[in-house]
Amino acid sequence: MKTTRQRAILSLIATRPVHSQEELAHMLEQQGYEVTQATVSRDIKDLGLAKVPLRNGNGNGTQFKYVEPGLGKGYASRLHRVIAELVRDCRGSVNQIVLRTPPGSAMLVASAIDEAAWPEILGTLGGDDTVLVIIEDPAKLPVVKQRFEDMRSEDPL
Amino acid sequence: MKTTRQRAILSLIATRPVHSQEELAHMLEQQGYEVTQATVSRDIKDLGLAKVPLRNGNGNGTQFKYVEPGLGKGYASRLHRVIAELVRDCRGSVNQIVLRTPPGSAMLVASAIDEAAWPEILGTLGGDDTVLVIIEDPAKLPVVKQRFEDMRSEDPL
DNA sequence: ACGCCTGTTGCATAATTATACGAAATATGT
DNA sequence: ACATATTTCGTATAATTATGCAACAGGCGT
Repeated sequence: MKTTRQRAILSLIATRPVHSQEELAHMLEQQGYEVTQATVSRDIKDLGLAKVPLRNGNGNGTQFKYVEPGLGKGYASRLHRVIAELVRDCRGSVNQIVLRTPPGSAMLVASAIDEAAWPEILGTLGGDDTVLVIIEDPAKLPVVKQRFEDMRSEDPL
Repeated sequence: MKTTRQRAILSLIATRPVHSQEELAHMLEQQGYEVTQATVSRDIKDLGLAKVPLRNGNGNGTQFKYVEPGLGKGYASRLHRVIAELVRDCRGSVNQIVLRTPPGSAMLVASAIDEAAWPEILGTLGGDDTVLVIIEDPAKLPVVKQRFEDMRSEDPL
């Protein structure tokens, strides 16, 4: 069904950077939607998604990603914006990730994470300048941590 | 010069919808900048411009345009962004303005206001979910309050 | 001046994205 | 049910966009 697939697209681009329509088609395939790049192109048009260049920390080889316009700048979600702006450091151990923020903003970051409701995350605790994120399964920690790192480093221009 | 040309690009896309990089190159040519599509592509990357599909009400033949993400609906400054995102309410009396925020983010808002260093503002106090802004002259309060309100009304989320 | 570095650009082409068209599916009316 | 629109989608291809590379330009220290 077109509409459910398009919902899946919105969900995908909100959680990780999607660099091309082919990539998106493959991701959808892994979720059971068999579609071609042509269909993805049409979906993107329907959804009004914007393609924005990424400031990729390293050198050349620019990449892009698709975002929902209307979210300020090119952030894919409110969580993305909050993390890109406020998280200074990100470390993890066993099933815990500790995020450091400027003084006073930890609770804000924690609530943004809660709001996003990632299934791998059991919950968060926000102090003054520290957020503790509890991961359900220690094996999932690297994935979640990587996603945080991505949001931090793949800031739109 | 690259920077002046890029300024011209920003001005062009703000004025009329630009549907392709070739078209943009031609427009620039008419203003005296002789550039190829390749250069335009690089300028667009530098400027972080997003390519968004136009909902062309009528028939098929979709078109696109380039936009400055964040600036159309977006934020002129860090303070703008913070206020748009975090300030839930804004009231004032005599020479004081009270801003209400989500729990835990008041200090963040207060420090953003401090950082902006508006001359009319004597100082701020940030608690948990409340910021107190002290205005120098009660007569200036409506002006400052209006500026907060303006920033608040442009929240894109 | 000379060499060296950094940045900008055009050319040609690779990579990506959009679309015309026909087929299959789905809806709509009779 | 049947015929007729309308929608959706894949294929192939056109259109658009990005980039490797070489050339050139300016800055800077020697």
